[in-house]
Amino acid sequence: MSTSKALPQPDREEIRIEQVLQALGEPVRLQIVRLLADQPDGIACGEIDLQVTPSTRAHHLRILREAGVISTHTEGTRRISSLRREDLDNLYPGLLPGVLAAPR
Amino acid sequence: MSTSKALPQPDREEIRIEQVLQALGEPVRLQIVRLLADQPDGIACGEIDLQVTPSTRAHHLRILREAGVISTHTEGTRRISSLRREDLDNLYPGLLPGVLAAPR
DNA sequence: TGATTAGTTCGACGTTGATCGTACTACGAT
DNA sequence: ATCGTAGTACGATCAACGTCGAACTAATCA
Repeated sequence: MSTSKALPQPDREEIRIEQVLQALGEPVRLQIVRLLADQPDGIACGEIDLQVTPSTRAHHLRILREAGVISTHTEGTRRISSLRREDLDNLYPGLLPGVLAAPR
Repeated sequence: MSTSKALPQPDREEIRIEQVLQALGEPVRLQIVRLLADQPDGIACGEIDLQVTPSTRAHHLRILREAGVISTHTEGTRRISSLRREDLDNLYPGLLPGVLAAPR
């Protein structure tokens, strides 16, 4: 049976720019966002190669999700995360392209 | 005699997106940026009405300057700060408009 | 059932960060 | 020269944050 449950996240109207910017202003989280930007259909968190432990990774993913930057839903034992590009582009047009234009 | 000395700030190539985002992700600093966005010619720091003491305000202005978000030069006893809009738009096109589009 | 896999939650630890008061510097005016 | 104004620098304090390990949950598979 393929379960697919979405994790709690703020509605578009609830997203606050301060939280978004603070979420993006951390190197590991910015790296996650850059990776997700190349994966329109999302990616399993575990497949993200970061220089941190699983628990730290979970922490950062939670921050991003609660800020409204990413969306995460469960598929079996996996958690698929994806950028909330439409919401962010709507609220802050240009922000995401600008961030992603930055040299790595 | 009208002295006018620019305070040290990173060159455009030295600006790093992580620092910019972190600088913007603090409520007081974001408020400063929003005020400066309406003042193309800059504004004296002291004229900014914030709910913090002068020393805290100086601290935030330094963070913004060192991140490359604002530029500050001395005019007499006053320090005039302004947004580095051209540099930011060049490095991260869309970022600033996106941030400023956010509802207060 | 039991084992495995994917991921989270919790508590702890060390670091960074925001805030303030006080002391200080620099310029301008009297 | 003295005083007032604008702003910075330093040190202290307290809260927030990033990190990890260990224990836990939930789904899958043998």
